[in-house]
Amino acid sequence: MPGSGLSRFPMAAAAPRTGRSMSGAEIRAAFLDFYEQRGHKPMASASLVPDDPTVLLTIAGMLPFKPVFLGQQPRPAARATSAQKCIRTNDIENVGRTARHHTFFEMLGNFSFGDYFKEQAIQWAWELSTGVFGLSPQNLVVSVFREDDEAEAIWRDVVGVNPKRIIRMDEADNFWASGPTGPCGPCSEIYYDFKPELGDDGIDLEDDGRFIEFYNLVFMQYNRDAEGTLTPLANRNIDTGMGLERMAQILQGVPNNYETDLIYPLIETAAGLAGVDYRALDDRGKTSLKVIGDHSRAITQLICDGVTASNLGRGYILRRLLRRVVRHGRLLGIDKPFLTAMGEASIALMQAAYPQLNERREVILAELQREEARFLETLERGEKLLADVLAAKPQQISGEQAFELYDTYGFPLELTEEIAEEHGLTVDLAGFEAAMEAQRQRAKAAAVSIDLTLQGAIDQVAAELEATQFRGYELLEQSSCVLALVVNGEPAQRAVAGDAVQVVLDTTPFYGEGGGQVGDRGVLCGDGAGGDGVIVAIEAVSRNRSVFVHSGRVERGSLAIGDVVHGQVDRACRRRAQANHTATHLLQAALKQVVDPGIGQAGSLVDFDRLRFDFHCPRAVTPAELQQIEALINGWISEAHALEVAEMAIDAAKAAGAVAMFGEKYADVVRVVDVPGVSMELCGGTHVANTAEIGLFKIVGESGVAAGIRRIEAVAGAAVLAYLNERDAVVKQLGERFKAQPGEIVERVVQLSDELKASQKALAAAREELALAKSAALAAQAQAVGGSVLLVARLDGVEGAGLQSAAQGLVDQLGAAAAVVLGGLPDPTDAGKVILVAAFGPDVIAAGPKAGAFIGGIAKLCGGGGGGRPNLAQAGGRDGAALDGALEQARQQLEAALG
RNA sequence: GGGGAAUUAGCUCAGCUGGUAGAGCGCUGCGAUCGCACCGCAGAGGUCAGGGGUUCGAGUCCCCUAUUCUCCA
Repeated sequence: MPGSGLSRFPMAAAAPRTGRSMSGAEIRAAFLDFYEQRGHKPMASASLVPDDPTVLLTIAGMLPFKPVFLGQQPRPAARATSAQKCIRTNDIENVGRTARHHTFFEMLGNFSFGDYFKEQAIQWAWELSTGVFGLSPQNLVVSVFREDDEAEAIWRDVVGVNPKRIIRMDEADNFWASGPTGPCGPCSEIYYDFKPELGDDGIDLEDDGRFIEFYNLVFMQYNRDAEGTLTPLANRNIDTGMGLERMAQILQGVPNNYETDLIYPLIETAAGLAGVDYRALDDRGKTSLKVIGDHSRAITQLICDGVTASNLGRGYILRRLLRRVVRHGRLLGIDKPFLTAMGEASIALMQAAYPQLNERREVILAELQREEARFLETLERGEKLLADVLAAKPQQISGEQAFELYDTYGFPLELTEEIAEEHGLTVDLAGFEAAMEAQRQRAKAAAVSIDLTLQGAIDQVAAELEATQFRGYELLEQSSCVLALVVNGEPAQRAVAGDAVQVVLDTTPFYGEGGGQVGDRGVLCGDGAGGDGVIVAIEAVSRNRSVFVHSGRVERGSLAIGDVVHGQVDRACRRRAQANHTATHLLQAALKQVVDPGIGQAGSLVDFDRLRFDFHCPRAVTPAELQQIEALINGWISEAHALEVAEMAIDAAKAAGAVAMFGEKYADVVRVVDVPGVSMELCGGTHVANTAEIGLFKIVGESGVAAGIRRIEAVAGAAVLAYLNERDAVVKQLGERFKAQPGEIVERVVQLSDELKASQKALAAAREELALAKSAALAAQAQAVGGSVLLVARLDGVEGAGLQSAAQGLVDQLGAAAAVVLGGLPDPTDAGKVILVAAFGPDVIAAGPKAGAFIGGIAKLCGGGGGGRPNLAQAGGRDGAALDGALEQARQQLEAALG
């Protein structure tokens, strides 16, 4: 690229670089080894889709441990270490423009849960940085929180860091909190100094040309309450993060994160596809390649973790990232689909650290291809719309127009600008921003807060209780103790007859809604608080964390905390749910066999009387395939397979081939439901003992839920009978109504509807013919008025359309000076509806009268109104008795106007 | 969760401030040709997504629902 200046050359690295030359994989391994040797349990990276429903994506290395830090979950070990994949999109505009912004990145971390604290964490961080990674102390600077004298003393006195290279920072940079209340504490960061020769005085850590922060140590030592008061925590924690890409940049001596071996191969792939040379490009071109490299990693990993492109939530983030890749590809001159190539390169690059990428290869590539094709369609449509705008030869593209293209049709603003520029036009960017802001305001104004008080009481109660022991796999009735009560949304000590109540027990035979299966129904009974016998009807059972909440109504007696009750699950309901649940497993197995082995579950519902299964599939399942699936499942049912349910370690289960669901968090020990030779899934639901118990399986519907997701609805077991009865009743009714045998109904209905259509058509034709015949006769009644020919007549039994064509026909016949007004009752037996039509020839219009206004005035006399074009107009009214008078009035008016 | 838009013939889409539902492609038949393509003529094919409302009259205006596209959080 001519004239691109300095960017052709690598950034001048002024100071001697220190540190070992290491690959990204070596850095990751060295970090984990270092802490494993120091008693940390190595943890696999959690999914990018977090368990925490309040967070869209895993945005930090500590996120999977957040419930542990907040005391909501037991710690997995006293010390842990992990390399966690993360995605952040808040600074997406900076990706590719700065040296180190990413969407996808890996965070190395070591964690202490109430174990070691500040001194140990600081010493290890230093030892790792200088010893393992070989960084020279001359290249390092540390920061501490303004008030954290303790940390400063450790760095200075224990580690021996030059006091001038210890910088105090404010809350904004060096104080961590997960929210307005809860655990929090000061941080300390380690920075790499690219230019130590500039000396130790006047160090400004904000200068990112000189410094790069690579290690952040969080000392969680306080709890902040609602008033903002800090109290020391009993169990102090350590949470740290080291950016893998940043350390790679430092150790590999490259000017930015994108040129490390963690990303650069993707830049080379994209450059190859575009036929360009990265080093020879200008900044804009380089930025595009960096964006493609960065985003390719992100979208590949997101899809791998089960995200599919959509218009909301994380699916939307995926879509946006993916479309940015396509756009930057086009900027570089790539004019054909290339995402699968980027996907393949990303998988190849990262599969050693994330083997799952290879397992999900087909799914990833298919999603990339689908979504890229969809975007190309969007672009094509947008280009067409923009061409229409440009065809009007505007001065400039208005903000509203650009915004409409963007907001309604998804056409990127940059492309609008680019195409406008080709036509020598600009885009009103301020107007665009204003329109965008207005959109945001609308969204904000419409957002309403949901009343969480009811949920709040249960949350509160559940948070204070131990996990409920679930015995429902073996037992359907059991005695247990009442631990908590919520009555009408308020925590209570006691509930009496008539109360809507939520009950928490220490152990329960009731299945709590989860894994798609509905909660059990049944009753709780016992002596009751008054000793007079209590009965509670249980209508739903849900789970709050691991606490089972039984919702129902007190039918009789009263109930208090501490009472012993006997819980009985409704056996019939449970049996039906079990049949439907096992049938769901068989359905998934059959889909894999008949449609595509790669089919993955996207949600399911197991109710008492039906089941619903959503799965990823780009096309509809054909009727033939549905039949095949049904036959296969009913075959398995009649073969009477005994189910084998076992608990085992998750790794063993996966090794055995059990199907796990993405986005689902599994404990270390999982339940495996095995229909030998047919299906094996990880599942916490309840199942039949033998497939024969299902009895029968019937698909009742197949439909699309969202792009790329199909839904099958089916019934199994006893519910099939209810379904058949309902259908049977319909067939019987139809048979009686049409006097036909069931097998002949379709034929009969087709025949009848054909006949109906034919006779309607014949009737319309006959009417038109009649109208024409009548109107031909009317022509003789025309009278000369001045230079015009006037015809006003009544014509009953003709619809509006026929009347219009009759009037028009008469004008054609009588010449350019003709004025024809026809009025009549379309149905001569109904005086409640009148139609009037006026047709004027060109000479009449020139003389003054316009058909539209004229007939409107006449129609008022019949209690109606109307209008139309000057040459032909139609009107209607409700008063048939006034018709003749109105026609007479029309004649007089026209005579006056034309005479 | 909140906006914007689309839904009309088998397909791609027109249809202006309400007034007789259209085009191109495809389909069928006939003509022309030794035959095919092209061409000419004729024809079939629509509960204007569904439901409610306003109006004398709704594809057109309003509300609800469904599906699809799209933006924001």
